[in-house]
Amino acid sequence: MAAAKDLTTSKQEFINCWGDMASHWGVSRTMAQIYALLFVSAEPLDTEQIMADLGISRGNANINLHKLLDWQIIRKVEVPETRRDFFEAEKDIWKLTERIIQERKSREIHPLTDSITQIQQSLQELPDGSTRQMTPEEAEFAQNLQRMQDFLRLFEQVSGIFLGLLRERKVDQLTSLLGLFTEMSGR
Amino acid sequence: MAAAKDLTTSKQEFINCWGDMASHWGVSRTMAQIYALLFVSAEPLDTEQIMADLGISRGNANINLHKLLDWQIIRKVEVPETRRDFFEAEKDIWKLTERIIQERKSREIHPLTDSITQIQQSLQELPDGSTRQMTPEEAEFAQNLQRMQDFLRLFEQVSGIFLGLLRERKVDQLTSLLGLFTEMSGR
DNA sequence: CCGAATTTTCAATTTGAATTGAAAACCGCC
DNA sequence: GGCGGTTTTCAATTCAAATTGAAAATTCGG
Repeated sequence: MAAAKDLTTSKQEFINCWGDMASHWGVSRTMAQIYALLFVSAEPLDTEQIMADLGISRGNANINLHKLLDWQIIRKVEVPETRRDFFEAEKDIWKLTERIIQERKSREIHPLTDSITQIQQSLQELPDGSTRQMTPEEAEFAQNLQRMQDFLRLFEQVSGIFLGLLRERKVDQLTSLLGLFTEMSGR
Repeated sequence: MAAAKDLTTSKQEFINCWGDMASHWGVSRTMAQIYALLFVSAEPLDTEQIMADLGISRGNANINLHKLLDWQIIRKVEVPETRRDFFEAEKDIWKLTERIIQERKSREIHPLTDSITQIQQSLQELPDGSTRQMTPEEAEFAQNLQRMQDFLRLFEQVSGIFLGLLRERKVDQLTSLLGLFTEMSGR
């Protein structure tokens, strides 16, 4: 909230807009703002600087810097002449995308498929391990669960391919393939 | 919170797991739970039923039912013999996906590109409309913004194609194209 | 037009997540 | 070992968003 002394208005706007968007995607505002701040900064910043620019507490800065490190979308950099930690953002948007997809897959998609698998099992097995009879309604539920699993598996496949292309820097190849897609879907 | 009288444990688990996931994606728990409840129900349910099964208040149920209607992932259905509204979920996961992508695009991606466009303009224009000189650092910032716009535009393109395929029920075509992708990326 | 059934609204409250700030731990260096 | 400088921790607090519940509005059959 507290205004940064030396950030231009444009940068401030960017930081805010990034923060707003984050809250719609279940990411804490501060985490997004720190990323945005580092993204718009030409030089790496230390904790003091970040606290001042964003008007946040030390604890808050520390926690969210760690989350961002965890996600591997910012990194620590050594700065001679000082003992402090400095941070810089991953500015390559393709790498950023890769990291975000990767993290969300392992944090949210995988637990989901795991839970569904477990529910599927408990639907068809008794606690002792023998199979049980489902009611027709349960059977329909089981079928819907399976459809969801199939979908998630396909998503896994798509994102795997996509990540592969990103990782190998085949972005231009990707875009040209998209052209192909466009052809084939007749648009 | 309050236990449903007649929901099986599996269904309860599913509803919870859906609710948990939602909170990681910036969607309210209740909204997701109502969707999940309708998804696992063979028959449409009325507000009373939903309140009872989920242990939530009338106001809460009402608001979230409307959000879901807004997203077009549930619908009202007429039930003879009664004046009440009954609701059923969109159970086709492909349509569900289409709706979610569509909604998130217009609610979150478009506002983001709009904001960035505006920031880009304010970077290069003076309030009176004449162009202004950027510092080298601003120029770099402007370049990064442009990269982000390009990315968002590509995302727009990809999701457009994807939605087109989904809408035309060309899911099998989609999966076979994915096979092609896999070939080409050599995995 | 009335009244029962149903839905909608909204000010007040609750809840859970984010944030603070100060104390504790850490870390290299003299 | 002890002393700045720095990071980490965590109980207490704040804050925004979700939720409640009762009152008001709506809708419809008679």
